[in-house]
Amino acid sequence: MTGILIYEDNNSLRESLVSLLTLTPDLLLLGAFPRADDIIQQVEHFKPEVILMDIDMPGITGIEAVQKVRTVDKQVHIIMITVFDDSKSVLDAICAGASGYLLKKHISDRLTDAIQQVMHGEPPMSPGIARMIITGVQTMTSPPPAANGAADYKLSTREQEILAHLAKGQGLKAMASELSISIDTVRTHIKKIYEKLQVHTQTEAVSKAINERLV
Amino acid sequence: MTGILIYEDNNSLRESLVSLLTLTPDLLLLGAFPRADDIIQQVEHFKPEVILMDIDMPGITGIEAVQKVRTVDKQVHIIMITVFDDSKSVLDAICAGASGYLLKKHISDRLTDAIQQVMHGEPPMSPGIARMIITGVQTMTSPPPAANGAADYKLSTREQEILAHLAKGQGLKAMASELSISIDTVRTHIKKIYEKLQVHTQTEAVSKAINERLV
DNA sequence: ACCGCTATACCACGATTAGGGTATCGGGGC
DNA sequence: GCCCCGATACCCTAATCGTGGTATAGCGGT
Repeated sequence: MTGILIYEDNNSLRESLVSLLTLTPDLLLLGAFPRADDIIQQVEHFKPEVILMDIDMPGITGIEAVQKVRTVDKQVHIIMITVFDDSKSVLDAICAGASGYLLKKHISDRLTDAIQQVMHGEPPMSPGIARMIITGVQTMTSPPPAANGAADYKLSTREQEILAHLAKGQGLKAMASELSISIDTVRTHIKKIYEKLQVHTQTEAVSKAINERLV
Repeated sequence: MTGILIYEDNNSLRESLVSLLTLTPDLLLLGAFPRADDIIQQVEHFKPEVILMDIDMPGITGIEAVQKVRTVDKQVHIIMITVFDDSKSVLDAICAGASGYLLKKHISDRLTDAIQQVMHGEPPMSPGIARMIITGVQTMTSPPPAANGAADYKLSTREQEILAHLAKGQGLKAMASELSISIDTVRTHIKKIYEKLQVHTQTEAVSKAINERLV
């Protein structure tokens, strides 16, 4: 028997899900709630195998609920049941720890299949969702190369080195002894770095250096 | 007609693919190569709609080939055709820009479907691949939260806010006016932040804040 | 040989920061 | 009501940093 919890604020849809699951053999409906605020306690109490989760609910969102659940239970399969088919919602849900993503319009003909699927380790997804995940991953991983194309501050090797030490949080004095040069030399290098990065303090330089991946 | 290029070093498999595609109506086989070293020129010359790509080839790998193609053509659909079903290969391929991922053992019964699918914008995948992508994304995005599990500096809301401004490279003065509080108050907050983070300078604090994702 | 650039080094002044106190006020918990 | 804590604020001193100017040595290119 597969234990199931439902989180869905729309009363009629929730009741439909309840009926559907109650009528299906091998599935055991453990509970159905209109909001997920106490989901951690509920999961710990009912120990479900599968959770059906709406995204838009009063109180905490389904995405946040998924994150919460994952802090206490990494095994339970979570299937999102939602009307949102934009790539941001999908990505957020997957990153939060959802195992599958079903649009409400596909529930009636796919829900029981989806539960079987997820129990066999296969993520159930409405058509189009896989594409969103893939393009999402691709745009997530490709921007870094794209982002540094704009900036090239032409720092000398020594200047990069100094900047790296700065970014580790070292002060001028510590750097000077570590690099075996005078404080004033470090200072001179830093002046040039400031010029090139167009900043005026260590903090700004470090911030820029880390955020633009110069180190 | 859907134009197709094939990259596959195994001669018999490549010939099988050629036969299969030649026999299928609506598909136009443009070329089949045992290695992908000149893929950029070939793609620019043949302008295919779909590329079938092996991963393990002499010369450059299929993954590298995908990256190369994506530098000149973001439209073409690339389906990986490989024996590798480990999550690293799958993730690498997807991140490089692949549109689908078929294991060789599923080719005979799924290839033509897969090509139809990819032309309709739906990524074709062997069973289990979707799961690898999802768990891959999750472990890619969750380690950051997992990494700070060791550290919890219990900064107050205001302190986090101050730290965020610091990390943007703002000096105390700028912060004070922006937050409409006295410089000395900012200073007081910063003292507490230093205590909690165990640092002694702005630069160290910013470095730690960014690297440990406190901002 | 000359020029440009980098790395090195020093000095001095003013601005900023770090570290040490101390104090008021408001909210939450006992 | 009292106490603790977070947020606010001020003072002082010493250390550090930001900025300007100056200078020498080495290296690669013309």
